[in-house]
Amino acid sequence: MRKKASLKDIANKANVSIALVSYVLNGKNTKKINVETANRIKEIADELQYRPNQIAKSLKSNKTYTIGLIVADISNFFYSYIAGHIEEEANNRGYNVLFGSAYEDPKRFKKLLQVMIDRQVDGLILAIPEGADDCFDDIIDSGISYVLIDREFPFCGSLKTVCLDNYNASSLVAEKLKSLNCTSVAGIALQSNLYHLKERTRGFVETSNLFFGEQNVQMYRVIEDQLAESVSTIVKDILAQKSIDGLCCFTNKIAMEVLPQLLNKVEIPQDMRIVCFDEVEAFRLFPHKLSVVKQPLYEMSKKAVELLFDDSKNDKVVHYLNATITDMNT
Amino acid sequence: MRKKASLKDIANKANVSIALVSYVLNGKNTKKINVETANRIKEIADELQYRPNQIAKSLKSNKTYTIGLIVADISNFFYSYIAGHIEEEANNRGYNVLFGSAYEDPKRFKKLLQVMIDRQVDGLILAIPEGADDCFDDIIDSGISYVLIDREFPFCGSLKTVCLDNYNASSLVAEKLKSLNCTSVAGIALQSNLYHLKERTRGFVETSNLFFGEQNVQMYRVIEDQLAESVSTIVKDILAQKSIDGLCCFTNKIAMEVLPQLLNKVEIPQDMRIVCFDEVEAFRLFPHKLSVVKQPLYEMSKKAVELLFDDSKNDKVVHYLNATITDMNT
DNA sequence: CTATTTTATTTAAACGTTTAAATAGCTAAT
DNA sequence: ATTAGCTATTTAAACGTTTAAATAAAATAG
Repeated sequence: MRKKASLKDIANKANVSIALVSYVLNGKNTKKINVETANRIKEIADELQYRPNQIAKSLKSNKTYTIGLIVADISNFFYSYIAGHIEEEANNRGYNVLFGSAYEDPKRFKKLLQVMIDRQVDGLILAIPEGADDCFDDIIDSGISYVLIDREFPFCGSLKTVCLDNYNASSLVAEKLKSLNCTSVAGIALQSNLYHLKERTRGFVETSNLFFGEQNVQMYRVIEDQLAESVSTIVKDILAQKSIDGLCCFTNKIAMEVLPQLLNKVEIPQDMRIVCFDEVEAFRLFPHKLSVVKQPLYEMSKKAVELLFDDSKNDKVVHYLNATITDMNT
Repeated sequence: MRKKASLKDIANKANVSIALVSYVLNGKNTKKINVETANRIKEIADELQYRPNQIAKSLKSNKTYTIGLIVADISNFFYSYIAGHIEEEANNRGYNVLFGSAYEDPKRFKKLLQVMIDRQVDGLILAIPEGADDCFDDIIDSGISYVLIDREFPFCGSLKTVCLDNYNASSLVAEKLKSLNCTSVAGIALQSNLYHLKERTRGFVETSNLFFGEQNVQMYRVIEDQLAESVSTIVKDILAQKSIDGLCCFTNKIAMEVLPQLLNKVEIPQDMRIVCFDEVEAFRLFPHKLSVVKQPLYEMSKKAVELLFDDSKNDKVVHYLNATITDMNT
């Protein structure tokens, strides 16, 4: 382990001032600096394997070249995919990612947020869990620019956001089920106050009502921390009804509970058509045809970083992305 | 947005020196400081909502309270789960995680590593992709302590590592297949020079040879960037052989290709028993019984952080964890 | 031959902390 | 009355940069 060389070390060895070394290595004042001196300094810097101290730079410049990313739950494929792409996009711009997963816990989210603010990240990309929407004052107060991802909070003033057009996506689901000749449909969604999830169900219900008639549209809600049990009850209920021939799972977590429970209980796709939100690789193991609502995750990640670096004064943009529905396991 | 208050601001307002403010807010020299002055300073600090500048602190202390985590591929459930837990463990110790995903690209890995070293992370946790094992000089040179996770590199001197006992895990697989009354087994593994993967196949082959006889043990290799095609060929070959009644998929990625291709082609588990490495949620959607090799991911993450903070001079420990095999979809 | 400009380099302050050492104003001991 | 010993606080240097401003030396102009 070698001691890190500083500008001072180089300056000493080259018998010049620290400032001159700084100028040379940063390529500033170049026309004024003696070429030979410059070369000598560069050589010595190489020799000592100089690498600038980023912390000192940050202190001076007030820039950390770090962006903070807090996702709602990294163990969810959705977010791990996004995290990877945001990291990549950020890297491409010379930024690094300080990372946190809130696991849907608003307290944990707020703690993470405070840490990132304290760390003086240059920007924040946030997927905010339910119950943490009182964080905006802190963020705004910090002066750090930020972009919301996946989840929008219109009642907090439609802040810079990149997310799916959930209403529209769900309308597509209803259309899809209609086109598959369903006559009676059901949806299983999370009991949640998150706006984007509400929009999802609203889009489904409103559009389905048009297509199938209100009496042929049912929404079920499950409580997150009793997923398995509530899904079990719901699935039984749905199957008992016989008439339901179209089913939408509104999150991938729900699908992961629902799908196994449908196995061998109903003929898919003959007697029941299934659509699930969030294409996940896992669905490939499901032995029946199903349709998935595919979110453009790469675009979403890319756009989030773009918006973050976009300095236009317009900090109240919601950027909606469109879902596509594709068939799997055909 | 309020300007961040510094010690100086507090000192000015309280008419004391910066040093005194620092002492008070850090609770140092407490017995020597006038209680009233201290209280006044604390009040003013509160009022100005003082938060220490971590960057300045880092510059002084040479500590960033950041650990760098580079995983081989964040979109793999295995690593996203680990990433979450490492982040949590680190947070518990007052550390934050600077995050990177190398996507199995050694160049990208090395770039990320350099960035983290430049950022002066206090520690590194690394899952190193194939072809990047020439990174150790740089790391050692940097003097940053580090822990390898998931993948061991014994030919680089058995550095601090937390990983599965892969040989043993694979022996268990062979045992499992034996106990399920298989008579002829096959394994599908990645064509790779990574030691842990080699150990995996070695354990399987050696133990299977004992149980089933060499002529009843076959290993197939797939090339990572032609996964789908090569798996397709292999699966056809295996099915054509008729005799093979036990199959092991040596990574979850392989399983995700193999399993769909087996659907409806063979009676599972009657005619073919399947064991897959890395329990992933996805397997729940597979409509047949199968066994999975479960890695203790939480323990692994926790242990990695522990080892990182463990200052014992022993930097050549390989900490092996044991796999368990469980049945799914019974 | 002084004055001005140009070239090359240095000085010094600043970013926000920490902390050893110095100091100043007391009180108590000799 | 001097010294020593407290108590409470300040000074100043340091961490490694950046950069405006100062300076010194050399070159050019008048």
